[in-house]
Amino acid sequence: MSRSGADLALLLLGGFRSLVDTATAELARRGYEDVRPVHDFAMRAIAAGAGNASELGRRLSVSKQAAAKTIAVLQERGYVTRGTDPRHARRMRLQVTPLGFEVLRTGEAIFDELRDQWERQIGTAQLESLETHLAALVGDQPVRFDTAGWMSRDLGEPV
Amino acid sequence: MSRSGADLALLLLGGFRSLVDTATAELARRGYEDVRPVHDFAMRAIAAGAGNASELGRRLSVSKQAAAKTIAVLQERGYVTRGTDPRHARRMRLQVTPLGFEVLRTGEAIFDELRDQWERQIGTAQLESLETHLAALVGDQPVRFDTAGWMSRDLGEPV
DNA sequence: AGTCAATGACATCCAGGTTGTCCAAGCAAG
DNA sequence: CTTGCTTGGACAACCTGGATGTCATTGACT
Repeated sequence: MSRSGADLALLLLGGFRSLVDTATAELARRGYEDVRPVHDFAMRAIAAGAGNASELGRRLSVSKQAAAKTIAVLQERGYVTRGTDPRHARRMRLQVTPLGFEVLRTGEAIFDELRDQWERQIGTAQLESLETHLAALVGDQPVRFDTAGWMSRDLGEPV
Repeated sequence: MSRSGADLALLLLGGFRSLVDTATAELARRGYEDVRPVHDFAMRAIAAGAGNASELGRRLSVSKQAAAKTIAVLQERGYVTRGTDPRHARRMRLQVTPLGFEVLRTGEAIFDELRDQWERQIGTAQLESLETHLAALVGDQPVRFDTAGWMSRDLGEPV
């Protein structure tokens, strides 16, 4: 039975959502209730060197204003701090706090557990080939995170 | 090189976005400029039998109010009509218009072309195994479409 | 000094979504 | 026949992650 192109897209979305939704839920269960995927990705980018709002925006393919908003909530929640760059008075110097790193580590652990689960379901070789082929198809273009809304609310049955 | 669980999620998202973004852009190029993925999916559900707002909401895992909003724009754009059920005065009877079906067909064609392209890139057997395994992993749980925002705006470089 | 580019702040708008409240129909049961 | 439950729909207020547009500051380069 050959699947349509649209089905393929749905499959990819379904896989992504399945991973991310359960990861978010699990993160909440472990005590980080207010972390959304977008926060995780943003922290990751900051930890990887995005030191200011504009740069973060660039890495996430998002406007600097949007990045600034995310930074604001991250800071409010205590996951990042924004000292000032001593050399450039006006520029922030973002840093992930220990608490932030805690979230990052926990998130990674959860994702890895989920991956392991998948691996047990279809086999090591299969999962690896899936990843390899997908990587070949997607290339290394940056993933856009302009995903307003759906990454932000908690799940649960809608009315 | 073994990939982390988070990378896997990113890969899936990347694949989905790659398909959907180019499909949307191509749809616009062919004259349907105001169609967003969410509209396509909603029309698909309506064509498949979702005859009223509540039902549509259920199929998309979205509140009936949200479904009603989508229906409103679909109707305004002329893609669906909402006659009244003769037996249940208050209930809508949604129908996809010929124009709507045109969009659906075009969309399908585009998605299939993209799938073909992928098939040429990694091979028929590879793509099929990718789909099979992914389907096994995702199962047949409905995909949630509560994706406010990111499916809606047109692409283009952010400031 | 004078211009230019870039950071970030502020304010306004948008698109999907969520609640919550309310009304109108049907339907079942007393 | 009335009472009450359930379901579809409308309306309103609000949220979130985005986009724009404008502006002041600042550092760099001429």
